[in-house]
Amino acid sequence: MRQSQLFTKTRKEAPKDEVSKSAQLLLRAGFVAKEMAGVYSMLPLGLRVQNKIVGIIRQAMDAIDGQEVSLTALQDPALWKATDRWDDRNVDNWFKTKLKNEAEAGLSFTHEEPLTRIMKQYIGSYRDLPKFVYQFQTKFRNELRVKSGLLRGREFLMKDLYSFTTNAAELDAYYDRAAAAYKKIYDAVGIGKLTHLTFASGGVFSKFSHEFQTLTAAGEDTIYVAKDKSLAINKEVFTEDVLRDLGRKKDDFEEAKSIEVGNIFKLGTRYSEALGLTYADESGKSHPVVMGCYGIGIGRLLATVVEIMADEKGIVWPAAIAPFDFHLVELNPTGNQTVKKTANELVQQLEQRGKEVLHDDRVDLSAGQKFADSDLIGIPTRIVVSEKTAAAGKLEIKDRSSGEVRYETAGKIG
RNA sequence: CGGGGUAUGGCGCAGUUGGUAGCGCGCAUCGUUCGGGACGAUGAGGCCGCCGGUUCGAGUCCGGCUACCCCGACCA
Repeated sequence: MRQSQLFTKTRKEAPKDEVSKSAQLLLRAGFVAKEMAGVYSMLPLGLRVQNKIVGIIRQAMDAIDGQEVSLTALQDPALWKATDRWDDRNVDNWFKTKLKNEAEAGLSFTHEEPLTRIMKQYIGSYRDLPKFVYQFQTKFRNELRVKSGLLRGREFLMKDLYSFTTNAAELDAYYDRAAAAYKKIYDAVGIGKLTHLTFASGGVFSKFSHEFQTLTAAGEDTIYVAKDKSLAINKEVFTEDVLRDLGRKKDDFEEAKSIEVGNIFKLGTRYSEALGLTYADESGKSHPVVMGCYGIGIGRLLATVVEIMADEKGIVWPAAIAPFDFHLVELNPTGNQTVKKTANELVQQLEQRGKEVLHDDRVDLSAGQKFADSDLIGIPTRIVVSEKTAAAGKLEIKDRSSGEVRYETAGKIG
């Protein structure tokens, strides 16, 4: 893509009402636009990153037998009344609205109920189980207070997977598979080393749920991480009882701030019983389906990566989710034809090999501005083509993360 | 929802005892520059968050509202 055609631009200063580092950088670099508090639109660069993250997660969910769907955002109150989750006293973050005929409707904040109702049409026997269903869908949560830019918003894209199994053992086995898949996702997006599987409060069905917590001072959660890194415990359940259960001592842990980038939860039969999702076993006897849910907030994950990887010059994207593979910076104020030709041919050559290139072909900009933009946008590899490189017969390659510079002939790139 | 703060051009900000709204960045045109956010000249761009009040006169004083940010509470 030619940068001269990109409708977004960078800016030197962040809007003053944005304090979060990740949001400031994403706004300055033109990845997102703020619609209102806690609500952000994805612009071309941001959407590219989001799509890469979605791709990584989709692959991981498919690998654990997930089947992708897309459920609706508009929700039927009757369904939620059946599980006692419509009343504001029980769920206080609904966005509720009215249809023209005065009937109520809600904007989905999660999808256990609608999916469970759908599954009732298809699950009747143990032979139909297990099943695993996921989606990427916008969630709406009417938070009392949003904060930290994209880290805690009112509208956000979420991957949520729901497991439908016959019994607790089958759920446990899948739960572990999901946890392993999540681990791979965080590794792939570059925050694996900082992300800890964390014991958190559970429900009636299981004592704990598990969160994936990424260590950073920008986090709003407090967790206790074992000094040997073997496990972590959310502050909300860091009690003597729990420590005894886990066979640990308080001294083994250190307190840390973190961002919750994922949550897996054993639902048990809470929703299947309330909504009548049952299956017949081999003897024909009926049982409620045992469920689990597994969520990842895409925008929050994206912002977390920015928060952690950025340096003083701007964003530093891990290769797997960068908006482009290469940022080709053409320094060509005089319109030198050899330089132009070299740049255009290089783009062609890289794209033919399946690489994505942002070609900064803008004229009338100083080298300094182009470099500053490149650093801010944070594409992993910067290639400079200029009269200088043309004269040397080599291209200048700079790694955004390490700052290392090397010189290569065109054929050796990519 | 409790507490604190902010609101002036696209962005960042100044605006004194109330007296015709200013600076930097960005933008447009021209010229000079040309490898780390260059320089000069000229120019465009404002319901000063909204509503009401005081006053001859309000960006400025008073009242109300809204939005945004921060802290706290909340976050199956």
